[in-house]
Amino acid sequence: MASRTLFVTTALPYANGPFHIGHIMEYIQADIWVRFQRLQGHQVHFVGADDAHGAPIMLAAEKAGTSPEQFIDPIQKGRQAYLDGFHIAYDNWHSTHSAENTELSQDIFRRLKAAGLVYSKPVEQFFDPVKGMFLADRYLKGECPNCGAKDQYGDACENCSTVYSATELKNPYSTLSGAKPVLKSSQHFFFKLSDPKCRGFVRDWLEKPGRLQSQVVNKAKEWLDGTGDKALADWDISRDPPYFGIRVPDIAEEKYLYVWLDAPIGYLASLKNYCARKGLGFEKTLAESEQVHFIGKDIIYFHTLFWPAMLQFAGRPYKVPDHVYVHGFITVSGDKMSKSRGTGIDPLRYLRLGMNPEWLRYYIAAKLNANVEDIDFNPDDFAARVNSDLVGKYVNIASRCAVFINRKFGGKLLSPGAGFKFAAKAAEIAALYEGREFGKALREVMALADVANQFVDERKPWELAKQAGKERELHEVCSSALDLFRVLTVYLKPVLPRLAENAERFLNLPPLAWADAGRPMPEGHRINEYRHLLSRVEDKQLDALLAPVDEKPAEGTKAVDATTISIEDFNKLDLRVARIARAEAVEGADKLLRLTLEVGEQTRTVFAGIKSAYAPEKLEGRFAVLVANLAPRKMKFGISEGMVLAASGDGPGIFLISPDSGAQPGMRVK
RNA sequence: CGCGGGGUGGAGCAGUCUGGCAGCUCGUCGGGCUCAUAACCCGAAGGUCAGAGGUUCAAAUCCUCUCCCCGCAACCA
Repeated sequence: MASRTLFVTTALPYANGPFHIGHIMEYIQADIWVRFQRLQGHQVHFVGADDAHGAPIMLAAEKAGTSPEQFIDPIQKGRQAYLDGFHIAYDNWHSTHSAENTELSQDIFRRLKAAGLVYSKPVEQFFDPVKGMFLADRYLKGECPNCGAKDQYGDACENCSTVYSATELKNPYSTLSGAKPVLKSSQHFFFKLSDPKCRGFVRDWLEKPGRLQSQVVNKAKEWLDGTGDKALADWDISRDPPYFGIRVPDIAEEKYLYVWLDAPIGYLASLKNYCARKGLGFEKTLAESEQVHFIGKDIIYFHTLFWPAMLQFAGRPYKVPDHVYVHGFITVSGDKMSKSRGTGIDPLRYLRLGMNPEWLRYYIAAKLNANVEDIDFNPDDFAARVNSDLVGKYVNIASRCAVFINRKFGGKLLSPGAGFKFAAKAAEIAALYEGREFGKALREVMALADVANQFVDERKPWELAKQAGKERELHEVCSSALDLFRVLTVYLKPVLPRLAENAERFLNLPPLAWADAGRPMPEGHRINEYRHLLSRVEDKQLDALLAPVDEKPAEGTKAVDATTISIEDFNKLDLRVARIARAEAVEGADKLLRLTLEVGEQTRTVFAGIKSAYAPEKLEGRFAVLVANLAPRKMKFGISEGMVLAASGDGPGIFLISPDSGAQPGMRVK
């Protein structure tokens, strides 16, 4: 195969929080593919970057009492620990908030404008007079125009499912300030995706055989061919200040490029930054490379419609993506992982627990295929898979043979004589890796490992070792098996780079490439002492990994996710002294007590999960601390109107917080 | 009928395009081995392939309908 040059990216993570397991899955997928290409002798430029712009980061920074730049800084600094930890070998990690990205984004904007594909028109939108900013739908709530349900978002009603536009909401308010928004007009720039030449191009681009997965083509065409209110509209690519982003060039007025315009350009910015560091020409590198993007299914829209169109009509040196490879999401024990609920697997916790990153690489690879399908992380399956495949099958081959070679033959091998055709599988397995069918590739590899173990079992080296005159046969069997182990190491190397390195050291070989599959170790080759190559997954590690997230950050570890809150955050809590007027067991509830609380003049009903620690009659008359402004929660047994503060630790026991004597019901706690 | 993906032994999956004995790994049960990290090898049990109807000599596979799960549904990073 002729040598290829590839430019490979992964989706840019939004810089408002640390990586979660979903990010890591994508990076592992891309990294395996990249490592495979390199083992083939191809050249790969593999880059990533943080997506730093947009209103959410601006607002999060403001909330944290800091600037957007300062807000994203620790988050970006935290990235390397994840990448190193999981052996994800980017050539470069950059940011959309960079000189390169500003230059490239403004250049592309100018070129699109010159091509007649950018125009401006006034847009009427809700404006928050307190915040002094225009409000995206997600920051608007109000009453449903259809059923009158309160606190509905600006796009659709959760109660009656009516779809409407934000301007139809009754009594709208800004979720940022609570203020009543006013309609205000502003001039926006639009990218003319509806232009026939644009649509025609995108269609051709989509339909090129082998470029995209068929499911992705279907989905994209659905958008492209939409009619009526589903019709593909032009794309609003500018935002008014205040905004954290890149200025719209060549106009006096302060306007910014929409974050989704500059985000994918961050791929190119990262490449440009990398080229500068390496002394490579950016335009030349771009021109000679196949451009491949790995993304999740949530962002197909941007990567298959806007992105290729932008690049095409910006013209040289920009070029359209050769492939956009889409993967599904990862669930944990069947639950969708959620940033907000804090479920899922924290990758750093995984590493802190001393769990081997290659276990996860292997497990994810074993589950991945070329389709846009979700995969599930199942802890039992994880342990079974890793322990059985890697320890029981693959590593075991080396482990059970090395001892004879080292003890009886001074570490020297015979040339393998068993006549296995493991190397003949190289092309088939390579095709599977190339097509991102990692699960199938690994099944093939493990089938070979089974063959190797069966071979050892049949020839019984442990018996040969006891029989005089069988030394040569023993030597040959073990040499053959170790050579099979070597071939398997080549096949597993994209997934298990560190383990492969250790295996190479054991076998006393220079770094193996794919072509080495067919080059057996020569007669007389001396291997090193065998040491454990991989330990087993332990149940207690998985238990610790999946335990509820309540651990305090250990002393000295930096909390990447900025858990510090401001005094304003604290002041949002309305904590009140309350007198427990009545406490009673709840019929049918194992853990709950129904508390009737006196808070000044009013009374509240609160369900508290403290039945295990307190007898109801002992509580009556006691004082407690109530979170008075917690949203009421509908529970199976009624509505709970607040929360009572209590302390608890790792062990059993729940301890109500009580004010010192003298406090009166209704007093504010602060 | 909004769109896309999915439903196959206890778990995770392949097989569906191109119809031809329902397969793999783990788990369970029985046996073997003792070189190897309770690893390895051999064997067995376990599935009306979500449901209904149709086409066919033959259906997990093709067609129609139904049920269930997941995701998407621009102006949301």
